[in-house]
Amino acid sequence: MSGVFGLEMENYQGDLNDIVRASAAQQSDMVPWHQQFISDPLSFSSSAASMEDHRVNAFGDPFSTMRDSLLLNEFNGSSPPYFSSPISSNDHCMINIEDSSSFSAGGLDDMTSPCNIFSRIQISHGHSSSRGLVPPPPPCDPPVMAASSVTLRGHKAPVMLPSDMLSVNTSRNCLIDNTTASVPVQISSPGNLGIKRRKSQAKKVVCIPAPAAANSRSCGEVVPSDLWAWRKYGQKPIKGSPYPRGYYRCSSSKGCSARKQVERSRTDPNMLVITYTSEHNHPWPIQKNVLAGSTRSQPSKANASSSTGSKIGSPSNSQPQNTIKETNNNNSTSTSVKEEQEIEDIEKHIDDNQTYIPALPESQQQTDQDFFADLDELELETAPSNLLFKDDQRHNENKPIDPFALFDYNNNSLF
DNA sequence: CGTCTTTGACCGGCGC
DNA sequence: GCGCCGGTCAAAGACG
Repeated sequence: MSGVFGLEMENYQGDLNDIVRASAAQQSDMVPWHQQFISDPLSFSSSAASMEDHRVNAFGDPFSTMRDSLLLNEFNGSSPPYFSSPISSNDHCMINIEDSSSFSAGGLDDMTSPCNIFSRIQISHGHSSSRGLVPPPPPCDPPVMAASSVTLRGHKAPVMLPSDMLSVNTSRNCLIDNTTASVPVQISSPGNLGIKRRKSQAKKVVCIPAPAAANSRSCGEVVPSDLWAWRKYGQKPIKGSPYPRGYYRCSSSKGCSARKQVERSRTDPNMLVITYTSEHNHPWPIQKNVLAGSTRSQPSKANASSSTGSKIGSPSNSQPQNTIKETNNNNSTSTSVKEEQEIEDIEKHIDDNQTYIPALPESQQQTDQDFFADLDELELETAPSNLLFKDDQRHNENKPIDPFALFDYNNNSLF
């Protein structure tokens, strides 16, 4: 199963049932999907994400090697391990979002019928090849990301999606699993995941696939992680679910109230549900392990025992990122400067209502040209209030930088 | 030494 | 009021 969805509830006060209901009835409260999709994306070191692994972990931490991701630095040149899969570059999907404002809330399980959330999303599948569960990619297999351009408010912006994450049963207007071409992705479910009604607080619910493929660690590469550092502070078995829920808080900055919960979908263990609570009260750390006093790196014993893996989002996970960053920044341009330039570049293209296609090395351009050749244009008819790349940063200067806006477009990376 | 994860205990919201 | 359950706390041990 694969698929990624950003699902968000602002001022969310209820359980996932509420999310589903809200998605249908409270679109005005929704935050554009791309915001939450990119605001705190996740990735996983896949070793612990497989079914087998999480079963091995039993009631341990099935998310122990999970990491937040989709972050710029991670894609600096090297092969980002997230979402990597042996999928042909011909495999990609496009998303037509008629109304992104509806792209907001959702649960995760039991989406067996055209869901409310995505019922308005049209996805054209550039190349649909039915395949079984994705086998682990060869070590260091370069990831294939599906690229899409999304027009938001008349502006086009590139949206990169892992090619194995989304596909669509267009006849049903419903996202389906790319690997099981006829099975709808489980997104939301009224009546499960008994998140109890608690204090009023904003939550984001993100449902993402738990990659089954081996990650880059298998070839010795460091698994990149989030800029945010997450520290696990609890784990609880959830009634009705065979999988425990992990509780994490942001350790990137002291006093940051940002938290997230991670659990597997009870109906599809390959799907992970991440619920974000509260906002980070600090800027995106340029140095990801700002606070990290720990010198822990990828646990050596995790290599010996891939099932348990490393700890989630710990600064130790972040530390290797710096290594990656440094490694990939062979040029003299600092990352921050580059990012700013790229942001400007993106904004310029957005202003011009053009699809921004990141510059790629020639060697990769060929591949990517082929890759993009099949892409259908993605148009977002109506737009959310916030514009991808652009508005977020200008309107929320004090808020964490939009990760997408920081993606390194110049380093052999689609992101 | 500092930070991490683990895990049992505790707290508080909610339904009956 | 009571019990259930989710969410958080904090002590203990692990790690580099």
